[in-house]
Amino acid sequence: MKKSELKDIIGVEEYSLVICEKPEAARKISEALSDNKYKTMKIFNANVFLVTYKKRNYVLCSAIGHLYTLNLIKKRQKLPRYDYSWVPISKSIKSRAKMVNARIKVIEKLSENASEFILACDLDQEGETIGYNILKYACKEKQNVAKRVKFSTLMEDDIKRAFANMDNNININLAYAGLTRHAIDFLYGMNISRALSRAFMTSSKKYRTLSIGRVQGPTIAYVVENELLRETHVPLPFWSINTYINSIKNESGKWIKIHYIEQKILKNKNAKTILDDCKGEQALVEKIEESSYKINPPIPFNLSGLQKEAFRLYKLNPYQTLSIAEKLYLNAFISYPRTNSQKLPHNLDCRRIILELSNLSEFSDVANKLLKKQHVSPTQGKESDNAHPSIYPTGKTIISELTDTEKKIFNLIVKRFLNLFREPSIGKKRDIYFKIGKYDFYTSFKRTTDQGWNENSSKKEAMIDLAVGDELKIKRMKIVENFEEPVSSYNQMTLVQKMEKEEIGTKSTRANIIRTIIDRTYVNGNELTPTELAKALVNTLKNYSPEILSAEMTKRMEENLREIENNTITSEQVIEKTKKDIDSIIKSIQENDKNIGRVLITATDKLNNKPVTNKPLGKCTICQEGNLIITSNSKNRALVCSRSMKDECNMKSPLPKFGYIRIQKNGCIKCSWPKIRTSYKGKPWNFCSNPECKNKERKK
DNA sequence: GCAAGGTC
Repeated sequence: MKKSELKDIIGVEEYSLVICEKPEAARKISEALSDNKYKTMKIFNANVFLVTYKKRNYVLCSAIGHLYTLNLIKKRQKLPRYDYSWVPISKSIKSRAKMVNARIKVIEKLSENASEFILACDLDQEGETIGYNILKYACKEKQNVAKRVKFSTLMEDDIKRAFANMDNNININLAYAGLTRHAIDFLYGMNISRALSRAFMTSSKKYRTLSIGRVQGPTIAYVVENELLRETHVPLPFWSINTYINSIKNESGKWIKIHYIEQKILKNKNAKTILDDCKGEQALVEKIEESSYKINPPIPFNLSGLQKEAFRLYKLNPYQTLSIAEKLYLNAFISYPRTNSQKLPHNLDCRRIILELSNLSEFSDVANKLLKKQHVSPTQGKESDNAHPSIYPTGKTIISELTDTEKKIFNLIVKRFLNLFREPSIGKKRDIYFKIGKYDFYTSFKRTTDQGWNENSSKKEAMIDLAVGDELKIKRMKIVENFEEPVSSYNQMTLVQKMEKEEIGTKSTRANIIRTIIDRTYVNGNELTPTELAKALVNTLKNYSPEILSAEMTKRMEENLREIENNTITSEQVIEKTKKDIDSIIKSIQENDKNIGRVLITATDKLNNKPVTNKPLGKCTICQEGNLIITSNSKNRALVCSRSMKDECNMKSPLPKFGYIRIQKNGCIKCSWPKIRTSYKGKPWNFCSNPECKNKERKK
């Protein structure tokens, strides 16, 4: 294409080039600036928009997320490798090549004639980075002259305000922070993943992709740690008192269940005493408290809110929900779904959307009721997001093209949206306190008086009419034995929530990263239990690169990035430090590659077999009767004799936090406590479990 | 090949 041809297509001599992060944003900005009177042009199969706003010409083009990625420069063998550069994504991902190349070519062409450059990507670190790379590579070094428009929703007012008050520069330090984040993840991920794969290869002569990274690491570790808790769970017993009394005085009315104030009684003896003491007694009504309660409507969906609800109601995993939400967004049913925000834009025309939604038969009643209100105002949540508002329906209601599952998600979003404007659910509560002998019991009743938004609010439950001083017959009282349950395995939803809580990954990547670790056979599909490979990997990395298994790495990195953003440290300084860390990790992995390889291969051999069940560690070498078991909490673990629970044996010993534990056949020759065999930094290590034993060489 | 982060 020649310059003159491009000029013909665009039709104006002078223009500012506006660079957006995604096609939808370019269109929305064009609409907002031009009162919908913009011109659409197709260049290399990509949409470009021309608008005239306040007598200036703007040509709007868009990326499709990142157009550039990091790449190793040459094929070389030796690790570590630090020779990276930014290249068009097409070079590393073939399937996206055409689309990305087309976008880059369009921007290159348009930048040749542009008199001004304006960055309009999302208002966050990645947005600034995406824009920086486009300005630097596609626009040929315009990152220092480009201007920046800042808006946090794609509403007309916000966009116009942003164009009236644009910054004279992009936030270059924020872009540097973003570039550094990419570099750190790339260098850590590539080098350590490769080092592990090679260690595997030295022992097996077969290639196997082993991966690890700043987010994968802790995520795998959470699954492994959780499983360790489950495997070493000791189901301690506890007791509760199951009590029913008559519901009316001196008559044979319905039975009601009442609760002893202690839900869990830790000693059977105590439960028995209570039962004995209560024999022959009556339940005396001691106190009645009445109160009313209010349940406010729910808050707007952000992505994780939607994922949680879709999982709860339909067992859709977060990845499925995100995929469906993306499709709904691309077909204009809903707003942008990859958002943290729980707030609707303040100037959203909610009434119009409600009116459109009233066309849906399922929601017409609720919508029509809302439309009768004088004004509608939604609830708002706490979370916010600079780049996007919460998820809401756009008002498009032609749902015949949607599959059943897509309809479910769409309906969930519509229902939530409408509920935001409805009245709270109100009810009454009555708490009744009893004395049986000297023991305290209670029960409570709820009754909804105005269900408001909450159609599922508890149906009218009978409020038992009792008065203080009433005495009621005990109909049944017995002791029930229960056992402490182990923690649950993660599923895809709870693992996403764990990642969210620990602040690793992002709304757009968490569900994907879980898929990656499933693909790598680190964790099993539905109930996310770790495979032997994951356990071996985590144990290995604990020795050689513990930081990559911990969310602390992300925290420290983000502190560094903030410093880059504030210009108190340079990107180069941070990357130099990263390289030093990687140097020593790679060195120690290489020095122990045979050991590491052997451990990983042994683990992969077990992948197709049934996982080894918690086999007994052997008889206690002190009392010769109990079994040795490992107990643990989230911080420590210990070797104990099963009889120590009943104080019949005093074998209790702290264990090293990590590593596979084996017990030697014979006890210590000095003190006869069990001897433990484990490995420390890849080397076998034997020691006596007795903390007091003089014949020991314990390590910290 | 390997990461994590955007987006179609």
